Amino acid sequence: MKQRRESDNTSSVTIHEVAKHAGVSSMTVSRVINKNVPVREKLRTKVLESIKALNYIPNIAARSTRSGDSGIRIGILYSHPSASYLNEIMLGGLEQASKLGTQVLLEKCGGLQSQKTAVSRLVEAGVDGVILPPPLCDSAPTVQMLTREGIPVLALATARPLPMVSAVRIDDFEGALALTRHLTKLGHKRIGFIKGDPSHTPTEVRYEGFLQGLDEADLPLLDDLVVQGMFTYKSGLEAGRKLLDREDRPTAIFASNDDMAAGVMAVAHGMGIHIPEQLSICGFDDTPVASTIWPQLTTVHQPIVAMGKSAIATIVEKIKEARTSGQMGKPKRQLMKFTLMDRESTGPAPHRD
Amino acid sequence: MKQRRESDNTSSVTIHEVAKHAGVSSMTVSRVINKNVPVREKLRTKVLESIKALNYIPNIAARSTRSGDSGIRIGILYSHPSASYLNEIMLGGLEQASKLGTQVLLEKCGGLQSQKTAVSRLVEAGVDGVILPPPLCDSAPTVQMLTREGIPVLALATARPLPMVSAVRIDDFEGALALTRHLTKLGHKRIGFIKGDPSHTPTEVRYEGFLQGLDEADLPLLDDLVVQGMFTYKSGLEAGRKLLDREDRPTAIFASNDDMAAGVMAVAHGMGIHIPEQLSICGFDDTPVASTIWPQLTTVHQPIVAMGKSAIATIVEKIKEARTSGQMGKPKRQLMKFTLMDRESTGPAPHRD
DNA sequence: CTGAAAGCGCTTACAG
DNA sequence: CTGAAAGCGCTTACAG
Repeated sequence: MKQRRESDNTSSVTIHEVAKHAGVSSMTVSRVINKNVPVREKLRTKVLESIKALNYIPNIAARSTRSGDSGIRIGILYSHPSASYLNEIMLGGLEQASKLGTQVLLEKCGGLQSQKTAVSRLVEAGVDGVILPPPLCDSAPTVQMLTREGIPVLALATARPLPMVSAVRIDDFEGALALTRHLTKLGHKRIGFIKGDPSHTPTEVRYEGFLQGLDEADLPLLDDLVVQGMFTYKSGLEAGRKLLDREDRPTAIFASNDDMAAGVMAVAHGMGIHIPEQLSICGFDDTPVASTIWPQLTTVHQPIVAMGKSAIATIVEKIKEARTSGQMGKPKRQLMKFTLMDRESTGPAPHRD
Repeated sequence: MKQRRESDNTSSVTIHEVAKHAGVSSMTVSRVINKNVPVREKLRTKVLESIKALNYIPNIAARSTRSGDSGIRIGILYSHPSASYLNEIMLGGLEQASKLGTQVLLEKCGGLQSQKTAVSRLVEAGVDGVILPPPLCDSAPTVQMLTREGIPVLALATARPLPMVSAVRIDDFEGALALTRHLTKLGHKRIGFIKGDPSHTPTEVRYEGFLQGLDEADLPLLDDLVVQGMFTYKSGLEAGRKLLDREDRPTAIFASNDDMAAGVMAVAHGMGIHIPEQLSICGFDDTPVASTIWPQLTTVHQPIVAMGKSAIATIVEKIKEARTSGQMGKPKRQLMKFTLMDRESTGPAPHRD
C-alpha cells in the first residue's frame, strides 16, 4: 500500500501542479484531460505520467463554473414517490448532474391541479428543462404547460413519447417480445398474460410484444388467459388467483411488471405449485423485488440508473442547443438497451399429464 | 403563471446582479444567503426582496470552489450491491455531496482479499474519508486498513460502532422495543421472532429490544418461537414455515427485517391464514418491499436517504476538523430518529378459540 | 456591520 | 499544436 501524500491534510493536487511537474502549461493538462482536443503525443504521455505520479483528480466543481453547464437548472417532476424506480432515476440523475455541475430541483405533485401548482413553482424557480418520470411522462397536460413556457421536456421510460418531448427509454415492444420468445423456446404453449394499468403507455406496447411472440411461435392467443392488472402487487395476487385456480391452468405466466409477478408467485407458493418446475413466471423492469423474492424472477432489466444519467445529459444538451440556436429544435430521442435477466423463476414447460 | 425572464436563454442571475438591484455589495448578498453572519435588518430585507424579484438561486458549483469543501474526496466502499438500501444511501450521499461540492468515489468489493484491493484503490485515489454501508460497517479488518492510513472512517447503519469509527445510525434497540410494544399493546402474547444474520450487529441488538419488550409486558420468552434467519426472503420463507406449521402457532411474528417478513407473509398467504385478522406480521427497515407487498408491512422506518446525507456531512466535518487540528480526534456519532410505520399487516390479537 | 480586492481551480477565447 | 491572459460566480481575508 502506498504512503499518503504529505500534503494530504491541506489540499488536493491542482492542474497547475501537474503542469509544473510535466513542464507544460495548465492549458495542455486541461486539454489532455478533456480528450477531444489534439495534443502532441509526447506531451500527452508526459502529462499522463504526471497525473498518475501526483495522483491528480480534476475538481469537478471548478470545472463546471467555467464550462457553462453550471448555470443550468433541471427540474424533476414526479408524482409517485414510493415507486421503486424513482430512487434509481434520482441516483443516476444526481450523479450526472454533479458531473456536469448542473443543479437539480425535485418537485412532487399529485392530481392535475397540483400538477399546475408544481409546474408554476418550477417555472418560478427558473428551471431550464424538466424531466418527467413515469407516469407523468405520458401526461399531455403537464407537457403542454411546460412547453407553453418554452421549457424543454424529457419523458423518462415512456413507451410512446408525446410529439414535442425528448425521451430516454427502452423498447418495451422488443423487451416483451424477447421475454415471450424465452418462454416459447422453453416449450410453453399455454401462457397467461397479466396486463398493466391501462393508463400507462407501456401496458399496451408490452402486450403487443407478447402477441408478436406468440405469433412467431405459431401459438394462438388464449383469450381467457389474458387478465387485467394494475401494476400493483395486490392486482398480481388477484390475477394470479384467476389464472391458477382452474383445471387447465397455464404453464407460464407473463406479468407486465415485477410487482404483479411477485403477487402471482405468492399465490403459487400458497397453492403448493412449484416454481419453475410446474409453473414459470416472469415479470418486467427488474425492480428490487425481482431479486428479493425466491425463486428470483426472470424479467427484463431496464437500466434505470443509466437512464436517469442519460436524461440529465440529454436535456442539458437540448438546453445548450436551444441557447445557441435561439429556438426549440427537434426533440432528442434516446433508446437504451434492455437486458433479459434469465433467473430461476422460469424453466422448461412441464410434460403433459 | 409568471413570464419567463428575457435573459433566460443566455444565463442565470448572479450574485452581482442581485447586489446591483439591491444597491449593496455582492458581499452583503453573500452574507444574507449564508445566514450565520450579521447583516443590518434593513439591508437584509432589501436583498431578500431583490433575490425574489430576480429569482436568484446561488450557483452551488461556484460556491464550493472557494469554500474549501470542493477539494474533498469521499469514498463509499460497499460489498452488497443488490441491497435495496444501497441506492438510498447513494442518493442521500450524492445529494449532500453535490451541495457541498464534494466528490464521491464508489468502490465495490467482495471477500477480504478484495477488500484489501479496494482499500488500496481508494487510498491511491487519495480519498480523504471513507463511508462504510452495511455489512462492511462492522468489518474490523477494513476499518483497520483505513485507519492505519490515517483515513477517517464512518460506519453507516451499524448497531454497534467499532471504537475508532464515526457513525450515523438509528437505535436498533429502541426500534425493536417500539415494535414489540406495538404488538403487546394489540394483545399479542404468543409472539414469534425471526433473528437475522448472526454476523450483522443489528441482529443481536434487535433481539435484545424484543426481549425487553416482552419483559415490560410480563410475557415469558417462548424459546420454540425464536427462529434463526439470515435476513433473506428465502430464510423468511423457511422460518415462516417452522413457525406457522404447528398447532399452537403464534398470533404475531416479528421478523428482524422486511425481506424475511415478506417471506413469512407469502407462507401465510399460502396456508390461507388471514393477515392481520389471524396473524400479525412486522418487519424492520422499511425497504421498498414493505410497501410493495399486500397487506403493507408494519415496520420500523430507517431514514436511509437522510442517513446517507448525514454521513457525507459528518465525515466532511470530521475531515475539516482533522485538517485544522492536524490530528484525528474523537469519532463523531450521530443517532437518527426512526419511525414506527403502523400499516396493515398488524392488528389486534385474535380471540382464543 | 459593510465593502474592495484577491483568489478558488478550472476553461474559454485569443494569440502565436 | 501550445500558451498567457482573462474570467466563471462565489467566498475568504483584510480593511474600515
